[in-house]
Amino acid sequence: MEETIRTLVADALKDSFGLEGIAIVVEEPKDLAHGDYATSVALSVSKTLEKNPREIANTLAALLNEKKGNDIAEVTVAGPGFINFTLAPVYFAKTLETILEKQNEWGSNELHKGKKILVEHSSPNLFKPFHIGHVMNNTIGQSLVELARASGAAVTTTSFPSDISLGVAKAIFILLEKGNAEISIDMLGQAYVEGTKRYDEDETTHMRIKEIADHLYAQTPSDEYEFFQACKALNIAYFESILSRLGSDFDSYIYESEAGVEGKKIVLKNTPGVFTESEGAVVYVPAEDRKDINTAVFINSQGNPTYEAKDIGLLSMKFNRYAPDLSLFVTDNQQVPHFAVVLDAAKHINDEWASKSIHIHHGRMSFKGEKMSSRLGGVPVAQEMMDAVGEEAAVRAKDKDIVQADAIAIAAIKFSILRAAAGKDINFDPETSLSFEGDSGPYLQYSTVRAQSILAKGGVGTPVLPENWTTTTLEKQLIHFPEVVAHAIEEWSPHFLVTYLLELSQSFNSWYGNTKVIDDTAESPYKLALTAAFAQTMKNGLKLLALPLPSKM
RNA sequence: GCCCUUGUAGUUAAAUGGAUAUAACUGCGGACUUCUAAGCCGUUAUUGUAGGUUCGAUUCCUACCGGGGGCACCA
Repeated sequence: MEETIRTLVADALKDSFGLEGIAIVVEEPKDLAHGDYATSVALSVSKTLEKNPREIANTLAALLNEKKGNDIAEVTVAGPGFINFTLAPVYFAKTLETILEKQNEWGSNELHKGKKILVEHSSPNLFKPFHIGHVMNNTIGQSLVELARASGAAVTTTSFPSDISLGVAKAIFILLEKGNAEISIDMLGQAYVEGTKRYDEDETTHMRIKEIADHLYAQTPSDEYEFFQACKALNIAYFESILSRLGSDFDSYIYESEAGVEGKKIVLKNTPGVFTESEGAVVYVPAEDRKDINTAVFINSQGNPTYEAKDIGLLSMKFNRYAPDLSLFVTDNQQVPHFAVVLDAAKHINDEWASKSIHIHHGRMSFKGEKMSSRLGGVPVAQEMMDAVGEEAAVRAKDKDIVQADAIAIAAIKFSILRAAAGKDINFDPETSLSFEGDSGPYLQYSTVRAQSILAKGGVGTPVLPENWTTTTLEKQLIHFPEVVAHAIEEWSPHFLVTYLLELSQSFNSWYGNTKVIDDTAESPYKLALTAAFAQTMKNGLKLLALPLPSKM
């Protein structure tokens, strides 16, 4: 419809003023009372035409009213010269039919059809707990994965676990010393802390830990390397259990240990050239005019690849393995300067590494509320937070179903992350941010479940427009779903979808509160179809946000 | 010091350069007793400050003020 209107306006501009090639902005008015679509084109061309915008709008509207067709009820002029389009009831009925036909395909598009998109997110630090920041990253990442899929692309997901460091060697040292037959995640965490302390205590321990680190880096067959592999497997299993609870998974992993080797090779190959030697290290010095990026060390003076070189290796591995047309990666915005340098260096090695990569960064989650932090002992570990929120959800749940309660808890957490525009810090106050009421994940779920419960009772109805039907706000909003999805994909911003689904739910709940859907009137089938279209749209929208949907609440 | 980023109701957030700045939470008040009350209805703004660009600025530009982050061998 947006396109149809654009074409109509373009033709009208040509016919009445002889204007061609004008960028025509067609948008959804903020206030639906103004119509279903609006264009401000009369305002923007008023200068070129040297005419009053209102006059131009009137001329265009007169012409548009002649050519509007059956789907548009009327074209009017308002304010300083906006041209508003009000759609005909029959158009909404047709849209309901489309929704019910397309089902899960409703809303998806072909923006990236035929392309390969690689998404990297959630990259954990193995041997360290998966904390709330990782949940944030995973939530945004998983939604981007769903959005990429809805754009018609072939999507591959990967994660970049940090599996090796001196810290890991410290933990391995402690665990080997204790000689436990069974190891657990908790023990790994404790060993990490204990090893850090012991490392600085005496020289023998110090040397031994360094030796372990060397063996791990070089993959030397040894007790410690074997043990390290076992610990790594345990960590991955832990990571994957959390992922599955969050409703996410990966096609592959690229480990930091692999990327380091690859990155070092590439950096050395491009030194001198892209990189330069300085004080025994290999560094990248950005061009003079790039004041926004700093010089960075890629290989340190001991000859080991730094984080920067590892990311060069990662880029190389991503593009060699998957040849993506678009490579998205998600990190927190603390790393923005780091990736600015890495990508700037990368474009001199292989231009597409930089041109096809999109860095999506999110803010950090800070804790404000007393309740949750004290409950978690000040450590925002993901699993414990999910458990705590899950308990709260279970208290409210009617049938105390654990699985359903967890779905509600996960939605509450994810919603609080996705509702904000990515890139901004989230002041995470469990008392307010993490809500089960009002603008919240559970609100979206509840609205959907409620609609589905009506459908279970009354069937999906038929989208045949009844006599004298007054178009509702709900119908007016439903038709915009595909545009919102497209917008979210273009901007890689799930929050547009969150805002839309909230408004849609509000309309539904408001309508529901004042209407009886299942009744004896001739309108009942249409009202059921409207309910079904709402439920379908919500279901598709929640899928795009990777929010779970319980069967009842 | 340099660079990046951010500033909207008491609070948490929204708003491709467009019309009366949108919601929720909190507080107060209300309706129904009919398909799920995690619901519905009613009740709050000098968009940090000062300029500029524009027919039109929360949005773009400049300066200042306040948060957050980065700036050579951590990730």
